[in-house]
Amino acid sequence: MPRKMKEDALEGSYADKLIDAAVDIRMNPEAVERSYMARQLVQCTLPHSDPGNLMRWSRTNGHLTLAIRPYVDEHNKALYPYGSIPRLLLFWLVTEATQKKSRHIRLGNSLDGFMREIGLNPRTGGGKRGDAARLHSQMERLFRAIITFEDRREWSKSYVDMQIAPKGTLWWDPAKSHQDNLWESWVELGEEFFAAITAAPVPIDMRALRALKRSPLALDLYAWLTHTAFSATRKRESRIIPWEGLHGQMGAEYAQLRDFKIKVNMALKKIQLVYPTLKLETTGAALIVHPSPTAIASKS
DNA sequence: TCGAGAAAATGATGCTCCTT
DNA sequence: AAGGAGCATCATTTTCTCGA
Repeated sequence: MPRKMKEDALEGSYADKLIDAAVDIRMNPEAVERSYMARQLVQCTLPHSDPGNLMRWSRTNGHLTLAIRPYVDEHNKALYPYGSIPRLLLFWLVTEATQKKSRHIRLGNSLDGFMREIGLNPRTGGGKRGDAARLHSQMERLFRAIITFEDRREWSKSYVDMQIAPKGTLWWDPAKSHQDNLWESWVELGEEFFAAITAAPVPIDMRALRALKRSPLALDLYAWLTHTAFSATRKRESRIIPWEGLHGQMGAEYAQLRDFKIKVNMALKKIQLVYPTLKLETTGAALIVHPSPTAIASKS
């Protein structure tokens, strides 16, 4: 095998898994593993990597701003949720809240099972870099962060400050992680957060998430595209999104807009594999989303 | 600005060793 | 002996830098 084409996003061993998922999604569209994401969280997204010791982190999309005040530990260190794990957690939380219609969320019967449900791999070893350790840390970072949605208009500003899960019990005894019933972890979603996420959930396919979970950017884009394509279809007109807007909304850490464009284009190739009906077009100035059949058939 | 590419960070994998 | 935690290492993604 010649080792060329590093620039081709669809080369390499990771591509095999992506293609497996793509084939499954094309061949078995009815086997959709329905999951949901909240509209506000689709329009503004979490950090990709650790923002460090900042007081506040934010992203803006037009008049809508998502700001995060991190959970601060006993050493005054700011702990932000970042990367793909909190995204997977959010997809799962929104799905549970939407389906069970309850603020009280049980995190499955065992740690192993829970990890599998949100799309992680419990057999990924221990250590600092294993999924279990990272999940533990990101759960606390996510649940205890203060999230603010701000809607700023010319003469008004409406806002809601909320903690995702102000109450909860998280069991973390690795020795008992595989035993059912001994793992009684639960969280109670904040009233405002629950209201926000269940008001307008966007349906997505969990299989696609698992295939894209290496890249926070691809996860964000997938959820956003699903929502945008749906809205384009409903209004029967294409949505044109300038790169600048998309950049502020989901990639503000990319210091260079051009870096962002390149990465988005690579991510789009992957997303089109797992979302075959999506109709897109890119130009030098903008990304154009045409009305497309949704990835997920509507329930009703 | 643009392209190339290195560096740093995150994510995945597979092995060893320890506990049970 | 089985299974999981810890570790080393590899792969991919994200961020930064440099020179035209």
